[in-house]
Amino acid sequence: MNKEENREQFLREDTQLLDEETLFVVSQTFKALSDPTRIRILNLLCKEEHSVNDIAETLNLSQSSVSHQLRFLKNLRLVKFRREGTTLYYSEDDYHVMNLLKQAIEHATHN
Amino acid sequence: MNKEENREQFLREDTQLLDEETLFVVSQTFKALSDPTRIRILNLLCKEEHSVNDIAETLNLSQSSVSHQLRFLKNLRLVKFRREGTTLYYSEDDYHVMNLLKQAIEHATHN
DNA sequence: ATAATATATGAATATATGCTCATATAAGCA
DNA sequence: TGCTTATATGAGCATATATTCATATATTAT
Repeated sequence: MNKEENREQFLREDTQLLDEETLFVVSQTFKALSDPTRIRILNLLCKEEHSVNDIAETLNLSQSSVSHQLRFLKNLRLVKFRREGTTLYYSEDDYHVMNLLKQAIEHATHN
Repeated sequence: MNKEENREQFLREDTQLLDEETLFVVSQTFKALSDPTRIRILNLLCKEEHSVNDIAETLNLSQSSVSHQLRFLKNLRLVKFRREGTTLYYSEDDYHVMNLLKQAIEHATHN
């Protein structure tokens, strides 16, 4: 760590400012949880695994829309899937983020 | 509650689907936390109150941008303010949401 | 190999979002 | 009242986002 970085590090620790990477990770995480469609999908998957078509039918969404959102969630490693023939069963893959969602839902419904 | 609503309620409880209002509140909450600028502002305010200009200078943002974001956060009742002359001191106003943010930051920095 | 089923993907579009610039408002003070 | 300081606000713009439509890919069965 050079002098410049050292000073930046010092300033951050002193002022409690957030570094770029933390900022990016945190904002991405909450962005994933900020869309009603993704919330509905994650709320389904936090109970049990579901196929893409199953999710689409249950939530009245197009197959394409669900697939796009699942790709988004998969890229953030919030969901994973297992294959069974031509069917892909998706399930949650991040206990911590699911916990944030559950807390928010709990808070929203209990008031 | 009429027959139709009763059936919808039953379906929701049965399938654990989320109602429109919950969906709206939860998504709005996470949307507030999904922008880097708002995260930085809230991260400042969760430690102590700050004036608008103070926030702008500390975070290297324009006064206008900070004011716009504070209005957003104030509308969601995530922050409040007190006046002292021409200066407005903003501070956090939602323990629960701040807690969600702290958890996410904690998780992001400890991995 | 062909058909059927399940899912993924890319382009296009409409809407949402965040920032800047200019200006308005509001309080305190000479 | 005018002047200064602090903050708010509206319009405009550039970018991001979510959905749809059409089509591609992948697996299984015949």
